[in-house]
Amino acid sequence: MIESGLVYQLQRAVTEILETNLNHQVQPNEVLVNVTSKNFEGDYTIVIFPYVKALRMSPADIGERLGKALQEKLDYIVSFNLVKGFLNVEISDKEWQSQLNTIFKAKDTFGKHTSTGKKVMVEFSSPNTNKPLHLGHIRNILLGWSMSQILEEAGNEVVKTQIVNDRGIAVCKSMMAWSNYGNGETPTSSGIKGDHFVGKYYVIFNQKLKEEYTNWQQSADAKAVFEEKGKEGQSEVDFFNHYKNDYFNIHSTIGKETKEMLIKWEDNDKGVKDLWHKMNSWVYEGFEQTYKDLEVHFDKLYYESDTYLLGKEVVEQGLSSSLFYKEPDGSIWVDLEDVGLDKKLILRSDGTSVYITQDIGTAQMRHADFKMDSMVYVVGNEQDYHFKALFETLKKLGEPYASDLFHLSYGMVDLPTGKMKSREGTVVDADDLVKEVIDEARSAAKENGSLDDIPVNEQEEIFKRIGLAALKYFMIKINPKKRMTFDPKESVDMQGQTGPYIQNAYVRIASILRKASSLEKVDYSTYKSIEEAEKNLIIDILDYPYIILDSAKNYDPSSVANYAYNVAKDFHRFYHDVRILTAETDEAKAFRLTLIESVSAILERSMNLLGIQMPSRM
RNA sequence: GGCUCCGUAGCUCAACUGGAUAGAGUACCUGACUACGGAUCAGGAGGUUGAAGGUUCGAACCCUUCCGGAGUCACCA
Repeated sequence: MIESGLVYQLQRAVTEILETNLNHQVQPNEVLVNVTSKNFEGDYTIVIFPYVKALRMSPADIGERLGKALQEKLDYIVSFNLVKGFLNVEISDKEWQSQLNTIFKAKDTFGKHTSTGKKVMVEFSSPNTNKPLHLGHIRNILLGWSMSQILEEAGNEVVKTQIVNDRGIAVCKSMMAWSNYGNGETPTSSGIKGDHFVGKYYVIFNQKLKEEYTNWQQSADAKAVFEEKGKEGQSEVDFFNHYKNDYFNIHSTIGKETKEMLIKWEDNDKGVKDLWHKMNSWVYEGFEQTYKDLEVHFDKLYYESDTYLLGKEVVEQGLSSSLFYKEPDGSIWVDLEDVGLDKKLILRSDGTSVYITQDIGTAQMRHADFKMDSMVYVVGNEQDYHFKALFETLKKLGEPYASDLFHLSYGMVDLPTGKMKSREGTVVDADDLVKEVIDEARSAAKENGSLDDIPVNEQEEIFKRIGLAALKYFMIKINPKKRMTFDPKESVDMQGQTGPYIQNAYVRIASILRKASSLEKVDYSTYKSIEEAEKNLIIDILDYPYIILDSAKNYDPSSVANYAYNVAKDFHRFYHDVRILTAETDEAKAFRLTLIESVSAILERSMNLLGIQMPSRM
C-alpha cells in the first residue's frame, strides 16, 4: 500500500537520484519526507542534511541538484525551493486530483496493509472475579481493544484474549462473606448486577475483618506482638496499620477460615466448588454486560483455575538444561543477571508455583492452542519488572514466539482528588461511568433539540454512541505510558479535542451528502485551482497508512486518536472556507463531494479502530 | 539505596522518534455566516520544554550530574 503512495514515490526518486547522480546509497524509507511546515512554500519537504557529510557537499549544492533532478524525474513537481537544508517541493493540482481519484476508487481498501502473515495474541482486561470493573480496567480494555484493531489494520491476524483471575484468596473472601452473611440472597432476589453483588460481599468481608482486627488490638495477645515486633519508637497505631497482612495470616479467625476454604478448593471439595461456580457465574453475567456496554469482546478466554498449576514441566526442562538451579531449601531459581536483572524465583521450596511459573505455562498453552508469532500483554506499569523477567526467561527457554513479546505498559489512572483506593471508596465504577457519560450526551442533545424528530430508540442509540465516544476518546488520546488524571467533568466534554467533535465532522458530511442526493458524476479533472484546505485534506488521507503502521509499531493507539482529530479539524476549517453544495462550478462541487465522502470514510475507519461508532445524526 | 518510567502554556495533552519560528484543546478576552448543522470557525494573550553542563549543522528528544513525582525491588497476584 505504502509503495503506491505519493510520499514513497518521492522517497524512491530521491534514492535513485542519489545513487545514479551522486553515487550514494540509501533506503527509500530512510529518506526523510515531511509535510511542509506552513511557514514555507511547498507541499512536501525533503530533509537533505543527512547526506551532507557523506557527499562532502554543501546542503545548497545537494538541494539544487536534487531539486532539478526530481523535477525532471517526476512530472508532477511544478516547483521547488531551498531553505537551509530543506528542499520543499510543490505538487501539481492535476496530481492532487489524481490522488483523490485513487483514494476514492479504492474505497475501504485504501490504506489496507497487505497481510504480514503474522498472528498476534493480545491479552487485556484480565479482571479478578471478586469485584466489578473500575476505571483502571476501562483504560486497560480500551487500550487492548484499540491495539487489537490497529494491529489487524496493519495486516496481522489478531487473537483477543484475557486471563480471568477466578481463584485465590481474594475470591474466597467474597465466598466466605456470602456464606456467613448472605442468607441465601442472590443477584435476582436483590436486583443487583452479579459482579456488583459479589463485590458487595467482598466489601462486607473486609468490614468484618476490620472489626475483628480492631477488637483484637485490645487483647493481651496483641500487646505482646507489639512488644516483640514493634520498632524502637514506633507508635502502636502505626505498628498496627502495617501489621494488617500479618494479622490476617497469623491471628485472624475469619482469615483462618478463608485460608481453609482455599485449601478445600484446591482439594476439590464439592461444597466449596459448587459455591465457587455459583458465585463466579454471577460475576461473569455482570462482566458480560459491562463488556457489551463497552462494545468489546474476546476470541478466547483463559481461566486461572485452569492454568495456575501449569509451568511445572518447564521447571524440569530448565533444570536439566541447567538454565535454572536449585537452592538447598529446594526452591528453584533462574539467574537473569546476564541481562541486567536479578535472580528470580521460579518454584517455591514447598514445590508450589509462583506468578511467573504460571505465566510461562500459560504462554506455552497458548502457543499450543494458536501457534501465534507474537504476544502483547496489556498490563499496568507496576508490573514492568515482572514482564521483563518473564520475557527473558521465555527467551532463554527458546520459546518460538519469545523474540516478539511486548508488554503494553500503561500508567495508573488518578482522580483529581488523588489515587483511587478501594478501601476509601474512591473507586470509579465502570458501569456508573458508562451510564453517566450517556446521560450527559442525552442532556446535551435534548438541549439543542436536533434529534427530536426521530424515534426514541434511535435517539438512545445515538446518545450511547456520543457518550461512549466522549469517554473512549478521552482515555485513548493520551499516550499509554503516561499516568493520567481522570477528571469526570472533562471526560464528558463534547467540545474541542473530543470524540463528539470528530463525530460532528462525520455527521456534517453525512448531512451534506444526503442533500447532494446523488454524487453527480461530473468529471472534475478540469478543476484547476485546488484550495489549500482541500489539499490539506488529501494530504491527511494519504497519511493514514503511515499512521496505522506507526501506531502498530509503537503499540500506541493514541497516535490514531490524534490523527482522527487532525482530520476532523481540517475538515471543519475546510467547511468554513469553501462552499460545497453551492460551489462556484460543477467541477468544484463534484471534486468537493468526492473529497468529503473520502474524508468521512477515513474518519469512520480511524474511529472504529478505537472502538468508537459514528452516528449519522447527532 | 539499586533499577524503570514520567516532568512541555494556569490546567489536560501533541510534537512524524534528532529537523525549520515547540503545536492543539480547555479556561480567559475579542470577533464570524439571515446556515451545506454553532457539539463549528477565526484572532489575542499564555513557553528559558524541571535545572546545569555536553555531543551535533540542528536537542523537548541522545549523554552526564542534580531536583521533583510515581512504580518496583515478596517463597503475593
